[in-house]
Amino acid sequence: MPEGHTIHRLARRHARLLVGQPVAVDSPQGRFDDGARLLDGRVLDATDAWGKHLFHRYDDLWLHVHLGLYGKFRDGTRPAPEPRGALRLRIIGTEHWLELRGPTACEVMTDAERALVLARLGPDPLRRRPDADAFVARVLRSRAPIATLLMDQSVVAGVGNVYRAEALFRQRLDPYRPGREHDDGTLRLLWDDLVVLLRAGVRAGRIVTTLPEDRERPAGRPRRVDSHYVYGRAGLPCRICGTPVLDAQIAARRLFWCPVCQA
DNA sequence: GCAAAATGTCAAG
DNA sequence: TTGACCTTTTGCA
Repeated sequence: MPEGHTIHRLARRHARLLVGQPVAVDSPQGRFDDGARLLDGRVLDATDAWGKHLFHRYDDLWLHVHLGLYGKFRDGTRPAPEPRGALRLRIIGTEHWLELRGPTACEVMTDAERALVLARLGPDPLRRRPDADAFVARVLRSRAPIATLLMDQSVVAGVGNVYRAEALFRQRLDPYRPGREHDDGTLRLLWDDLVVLLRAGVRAGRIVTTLPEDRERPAGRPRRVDSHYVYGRAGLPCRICGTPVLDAQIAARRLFWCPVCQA
């Protein structure tokens, strides 16, 4: 499911499967009929990702997709399966097909419109030259709790609820401490860790934030239950100190943290 | 068979 | 801060 690593992975995959090919585009569900008509028959020139936003470039038009909480892509080798369920978008290339369901955004846009989307986004740890300065400056400008700032896409683009909880734990940061009360050096370490974690997520195709020595079964590939320090572990003992992990509702999202390690 | 939850965002108040 | 929205999966009857 979709934090920044998922989107960057999709951008690369879509490029590999479809770039350079004319594609057939439709919307079996009907909710993207107008957009599909604009793209149908064009050649996919390139793909790109910034934070949780995915873009396909078709000559002078962009396809913009935001998966939101539930959106999902599937792909495969032709022939494409019969459409089933609420299928927003289908793209069929020379050899491969894509299916998109449940996105928050699926729209066709111009260069100018795309620029407006990007203007609202902060630095993305997964871009080629990660911009630590921009991140630090934005955090230091705010009174809001660091846990809130990490979910603000204009502060850092691509971090979601899992990476937020895990990065704060790994850096032993109190989620409620206001952004501006942090040291410059502390924030740089946090940013560097986000770069490491998100890149690992792109490579693995899932979020694994635990060090081998902190897993219940250190050897071998981490099991699902071993992948996180605090996310989804409310009430379970902290992997480091044994204190029960706490959770709280913050702006309609669940935050997980260890009250001792992150005091 | 139905309710709840899920790695997200926006607009209204 | 709350509710609305996109869809599927899971868990409980």
